[in-house]
Amino acid sequence: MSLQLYDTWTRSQREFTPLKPGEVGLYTCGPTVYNYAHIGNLRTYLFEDGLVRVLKLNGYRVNHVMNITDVGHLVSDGDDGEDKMEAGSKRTGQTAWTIAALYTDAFRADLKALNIQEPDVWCKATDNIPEQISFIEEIEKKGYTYRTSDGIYFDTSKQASYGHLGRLDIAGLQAGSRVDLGEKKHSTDYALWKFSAPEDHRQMEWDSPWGRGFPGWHIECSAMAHKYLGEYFDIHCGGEDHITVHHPNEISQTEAAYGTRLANFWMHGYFLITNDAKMSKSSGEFLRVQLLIDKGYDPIAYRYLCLTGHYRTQLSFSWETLDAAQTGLDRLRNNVYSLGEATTVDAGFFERLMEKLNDDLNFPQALALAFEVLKSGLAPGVKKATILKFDEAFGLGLTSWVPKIEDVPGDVRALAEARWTARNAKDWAEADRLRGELTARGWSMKDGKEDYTMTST
RNA sequence: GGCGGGUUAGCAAAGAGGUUAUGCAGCGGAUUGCAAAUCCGUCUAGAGCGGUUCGAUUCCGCUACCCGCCUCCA
Repeated sequence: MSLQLYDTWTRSQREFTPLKPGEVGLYTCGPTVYNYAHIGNLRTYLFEDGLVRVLKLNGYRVNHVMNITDVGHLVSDGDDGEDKMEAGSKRTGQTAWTIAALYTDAFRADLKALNIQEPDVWCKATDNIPEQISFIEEIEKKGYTYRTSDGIYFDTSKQASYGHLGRLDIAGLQAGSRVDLGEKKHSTDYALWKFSAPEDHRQMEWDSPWGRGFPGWHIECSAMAHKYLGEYFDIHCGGEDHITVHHPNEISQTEAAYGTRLANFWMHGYFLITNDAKMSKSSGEFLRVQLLIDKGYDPIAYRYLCLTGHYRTQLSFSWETLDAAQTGLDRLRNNVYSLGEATTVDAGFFERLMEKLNDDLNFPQALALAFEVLKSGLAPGVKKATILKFDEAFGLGLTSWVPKIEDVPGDVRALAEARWTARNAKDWAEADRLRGELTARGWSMKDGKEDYTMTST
């Protein structure tokens, strides 16, 4: 079965064919590095990682570009309000540049913890200011811009196709707009370049043909995608929230400058939901990978949890669902580990796996298939090789996983030895008494045939 | 106000017009001195009303409720 992907542009699943044979250009919207990422943010990167893995299993070379937004986005609505980077700087007392570096590192650590493969190209907005300026000049040349007292704006009314990705009803948007237009001509118009307020000295600002200031929120993606992937490439990804604003704006910029809709496929990951509400950094507390670790979870359990839901459906998160995922993952790991030496991949199961994955990345069914493999009558070595092959898509790190060997303190070891001796002498009363002592010290002893294992609880 | 999505068993979550989803939890059994782990088996489903159909949880319509986006946001 050939690879089928859901394209938000056509609102349908269709066959994926790369523009250049054997090669896929992929752009994924990256983080704004003004704070830590929460696990909801990371769900989207997990989805994109799954996509990359499936593309590779289909034999494609993937050129994956991800941006780091380290400037320019605004805290509030309506093209005004405080810059996030500058706000983060005020909050922590460090420079905007330091903040960006700090949270970029934190983001990469999160990716690593979740076994997400890094993109081939990282690009920072602040490293590509000239590219953004010339992109705006190109748009200006084509006559899509106008100037207000605070910046250069894109006139969306000059583009008949504006908003197609989001199926935007422009008239409806105008009527229901919750934001003051200010000097904007239409509610969907957006800033390409913002002027620094003369009295407010910014840490991040640059000279431009229009005046000193900083780029608008959407231009960096158009400019950097153009720089690294060209005028038209294969797939552009992001979160579902980008369907109605950010991505239509990216498209409008590139369409104005180069006459293409930027990417052949537009794919969107759906939100992680907590307590029936969206996670949000701006609503105060949020869940970080580090919190999962602090609570004793393996971050990979979160990856496993995300595999159990389809990327185009919102996923519920609670500690209970994470518990279930952690247990499921632990059993899968132990089960696979105990199969011994991997031999050959079962072709039938692998073919079925690819059918699931190529059906718009159906990881839930792929995971269910893995359990079918384990229950099948295949030889242990074949089962193991097959599951490890599956894991190239899952990314659960099953190949390298080994049971944790716990560091057992000497006195606990002595108790365990004493109990083992008593047990072998069939002195059940003494054995049970010693088990009780071990339990009291937070250790559990599992009897095997030839040996025992210790785990702390 | 506009646009879009959803409602599946205790929890989470898939596919399929008729045949076991799956995982976690529960229950029964095997095994174990007792445990743990493991294995086998198994009960809880598809919001309500109507339509199409030999047959619908699956297609269509209506109602109710929930959610997302329209505002920085994954």
